[in-house]
Amino acid sequence: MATTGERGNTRELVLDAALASFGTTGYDGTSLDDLAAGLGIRKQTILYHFVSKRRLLDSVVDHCAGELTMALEGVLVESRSAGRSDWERVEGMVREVFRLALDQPVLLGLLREVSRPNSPGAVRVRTHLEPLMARARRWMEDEMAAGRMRRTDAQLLLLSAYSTVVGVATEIEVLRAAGVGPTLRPVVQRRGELLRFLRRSLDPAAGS
Amino acid sequence: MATTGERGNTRELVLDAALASFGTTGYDGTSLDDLAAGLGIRKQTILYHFVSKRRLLDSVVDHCAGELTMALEGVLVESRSAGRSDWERVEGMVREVFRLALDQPVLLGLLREVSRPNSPGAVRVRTHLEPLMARARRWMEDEMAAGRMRRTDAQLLLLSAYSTVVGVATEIEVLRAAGVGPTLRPVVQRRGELLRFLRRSLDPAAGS
DNA sequence: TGGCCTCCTTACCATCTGGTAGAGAAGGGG
DNA sequence: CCCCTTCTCTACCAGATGGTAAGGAGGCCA
Repeated sequence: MATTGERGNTRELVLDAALASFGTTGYDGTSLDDLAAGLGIRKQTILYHFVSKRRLLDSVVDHCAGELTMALEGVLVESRSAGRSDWERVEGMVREVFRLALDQPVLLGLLREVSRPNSPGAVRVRTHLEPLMARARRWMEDEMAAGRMRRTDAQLLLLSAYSTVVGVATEIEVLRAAGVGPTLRPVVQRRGELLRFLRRSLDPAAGS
Repeated sequence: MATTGERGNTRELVLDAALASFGTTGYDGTSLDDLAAGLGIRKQTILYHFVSKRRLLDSVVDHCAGELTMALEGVLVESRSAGRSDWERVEGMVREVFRLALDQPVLLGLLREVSRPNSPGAVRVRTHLEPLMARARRWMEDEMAAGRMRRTDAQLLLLSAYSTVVGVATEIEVLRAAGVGPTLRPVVQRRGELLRFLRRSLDPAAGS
């Protein structure tokens, strides 16, 4: 099946390297030749697996979106089986997203690159996020109707949370560029603000 | 001095178009040919005025930094002559920055592009920002020593404020990409949070 | 053995990139 | 009048880019 000792992991290696490059250097700033050279392979090997640069970006986005979805799904299942309240479930999701962001900073780079208007990957990432957002929105609206959540504009709330996360992505990089070592503090602070904001908006047991 | 009816404003036109292009498409994604075509001129005209693409970016950064500095200087002078307190002065600066950001969204695009680590313009923007930051820091530390401001880590505070602004830049673009019309609300909210944070940290007359 | 499939390679290409060289047009000043 | 300066143009280039075509190596199955 494979000629060398390594199996079909070339695809994965390319995916990882591409994620890193797209996230740091950007899509336009990434050359397939350099990418291949960094892996000790030829550019055509990349094109064999991913057909075109554009579709490589799509694959990277798909891969990351899959990881994110699976992670969130895990939190959801776990918190459901633990019988947590709506608010605790929301909090768990937010914490998971921030955990992912801190664990794999490259994800933030990609998100930032791809969330730029007119970015080649913008449409792709949207097709992944829209179902997630729609699902979250439906769920929130159901809970609101059932009186387990405060009434509020679910759509706007989700967008606000999303944009906060993307904003944090940029902040982290800026702080890192400014030479601030442990960037943890501002991030935790942001997370706290977001959680307070969400709690105020959603938790029926919260004050104000 | 000039051949056509238009005077020596070609330079300014290029500067504006380049700002827009760098801010939206990014540095790597901007081609001098396209830039020139959009202005109805030839690429070589751009190179005549700015020597190289890299130096064009530098010029754009310089131009924007100049505008920012002047605007802030104006607020400073105005609030000084009005005999405002330290805290009011800080608040005025913050409001001015946000006003600029909302007035000229392209600035945010550039800031975001240029604040990426390894970006060609990163060093340039840093040479502009570092004196500003250093000056603000010295001033704050003086005021703290004089007891007119609460004691806190001035450097960290400034970085936090800066990263917030950059983060907002991204947020605005994300929201716009998501099709949210009046992006004003989240921005005002962010500004409120930043101001509260600063007030808590600096204003001796503030609670907590 | 021989054909097929997977994977990676070399060879090559059209296009676009930023950048150079130099000519031409027009106003200003002597 | 001519020269000099300022500005924009045409012509051109070397290198890099994404992408195509085709071949070779090895495992698999008959």
